[in-house]
Amino acid sequence: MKRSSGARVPGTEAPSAEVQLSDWGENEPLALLYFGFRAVVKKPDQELARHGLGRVHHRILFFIARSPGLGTIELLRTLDVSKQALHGPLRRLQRERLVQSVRDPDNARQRRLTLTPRGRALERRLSGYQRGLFAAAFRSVGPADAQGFCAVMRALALEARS
Amino acid sequence: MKRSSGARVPGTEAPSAEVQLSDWGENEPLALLYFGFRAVVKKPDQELARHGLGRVHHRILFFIARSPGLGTIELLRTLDVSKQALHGPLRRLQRERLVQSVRDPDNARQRRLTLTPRGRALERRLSGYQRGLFAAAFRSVGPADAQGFCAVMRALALEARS
DNA sequence: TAGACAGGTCAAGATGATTGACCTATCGCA
DNA sequence: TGCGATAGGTCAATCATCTTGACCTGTCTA
Repeated sequence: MKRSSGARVPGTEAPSAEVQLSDWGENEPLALLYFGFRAVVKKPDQELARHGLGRVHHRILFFIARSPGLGTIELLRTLDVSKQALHGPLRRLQRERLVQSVRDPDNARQRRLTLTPRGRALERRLSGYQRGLFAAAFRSVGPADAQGFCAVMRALALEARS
Repeated sequence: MKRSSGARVPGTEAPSAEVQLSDWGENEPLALLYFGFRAVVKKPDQELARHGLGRVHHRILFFIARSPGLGTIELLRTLDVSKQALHGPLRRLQRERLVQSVRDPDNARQRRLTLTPRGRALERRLSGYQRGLFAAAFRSVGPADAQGFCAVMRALALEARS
């Protein structure tokens, strides 16, 4: 996440250059998705790096926060990662008392993942950056465009399922 | 990019589950961005994996294709990566005759990066998946929503600059 | 009671990013 | 003419992570 000393130009930090955001023709949506996505994950990534964590950790916190009590298998299917790939980050979050895993009393082989107060606070802060960015963007373009954004993203996500 | 044997459920390959795409409240845009982005990079990632390449390689090809003749420094600023992080992937693309680097006759310290015919073909195929996905999504939601999507993404990208 | 299910873990190898240091040319300008 | 900034290229150590693949425990349920 950090720039190298050799890469950073004298100027300041991360100027992100003067990348144009128009006239890409039919490739414009691709470029916009890339730059937009990068903009959204930028602040959380910086914050995570200060804790020595990565984007995966945020995603785990995010989805547990959205559906408290979900199981490990559900989580790894949602994230579309392997059990082994989830194992490390998830164990780490548990060691750092950000995530809690308790047995389901009704189905003892089920593990219910929840956030601890500390985990909730971190997730709130991380996703808060992103919600703030979206809120500002939505304000600046108006509700119709905001609806359009959601419609397109939903269509993209659904289409790839077919 | 591949699923592990231990992770894959008997069913088939990558069911991607039945992740709901609504009722996330104010977090819905975040979830949609995540799922949408993942959907868009999925096919290119699979294709890249067959060549032993990664997403970075596609991005390099993409931006060189959009602005043929751009220099190394411009490229790494556009991608917002360190010189060292760009070095490996870029050198590999050159070794595989997908990218060409020629000296600028007017400014000999400048390198002009261009795609070879093979590089152009690969970039076309990779980005083609994505353009196709967007085209279908735009068709299904209509031009107004498509405009909205672009407006929001542009706003997000611009806002993060401030 | 057998088999499927949820969960957890280990180990090896590959990959890639990161920091940090160094090197060559070349160009612009004082 | 010579110095500093620019553009580019590379090496090396470290660290984190993913991958494949194997193995293990309980717990349900038909």
